[in-house]
Amino acid sequence: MGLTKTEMFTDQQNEIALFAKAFGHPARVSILQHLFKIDSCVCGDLVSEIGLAQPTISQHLKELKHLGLIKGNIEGTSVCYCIDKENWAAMKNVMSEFLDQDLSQKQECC
Amino acid sequence: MGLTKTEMFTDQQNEIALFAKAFGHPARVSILQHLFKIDSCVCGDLVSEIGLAQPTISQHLKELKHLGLIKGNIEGTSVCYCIDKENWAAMKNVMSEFLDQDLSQKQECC
DNA sequence: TTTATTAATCGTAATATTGCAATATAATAA
DNA sequence: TTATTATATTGCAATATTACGATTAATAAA
Repeated sequence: MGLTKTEMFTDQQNEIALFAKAFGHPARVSILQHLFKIDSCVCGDLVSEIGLAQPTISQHLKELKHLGLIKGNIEGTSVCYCIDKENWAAMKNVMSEFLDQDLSQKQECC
Repeated sequence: MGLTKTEMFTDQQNEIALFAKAFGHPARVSILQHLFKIDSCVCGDLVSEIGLAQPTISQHLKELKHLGLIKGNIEGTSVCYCIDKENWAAMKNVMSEFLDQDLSQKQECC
């Protein structure tokens, strides 16, 4: 089917999955790392930096923007994309709660 | 195309994406949370707990096992699945390095 | 206005993922 | 041996994702 049955999961579970899905492609990981590294960017830089076609990068950027992890300001003919640090921090809180489950001490069972 | 061009990314970027992809479905998030919660489990419990069909759960478990995040021991006719805590900790290190990029202080650009 | 330049959108092909019915496999019980 | 129980595998349909050429839109420069 390819259709995720979101209604049978909690909002938290769906939110974790949405963020994780965004990081589930190396191009988006690379884009985010690059944005953090130079702390400002235009789409063209990313195209030459990463090696995918311009429409592909644009599509990945759109997804990240839709999730709120990045924001873009138009500067002339180019667009200055950067990390939305506030939303990034909020995302980290959501993901940490999931990733740090192992910190509540329990026995190993098998 | 639907084909990720992994060869143009670093091993680290691909590894982050692989883990993230595993968390990119609420059923797998739910399965992992459940395994942490009861610290032991058989597949049947998960089927009734989550509400997806048995083959679907089995498939999700297979993916998580393949990634090394869980392990399964056969106990009679059932299988005891549980978190592989060592590999979970290793995964967290990989993910944290990515998620904590914002901790290196920089200016907001736009 | 015309001509770059840059990024977004559209359309589409190829591949991946999700979900489940049907079936197979494996271990145990009767 | 023959059920029974529990999980895995197979096969397939439906949907999602990825990638990119072609085009469009918007601004800047000439």
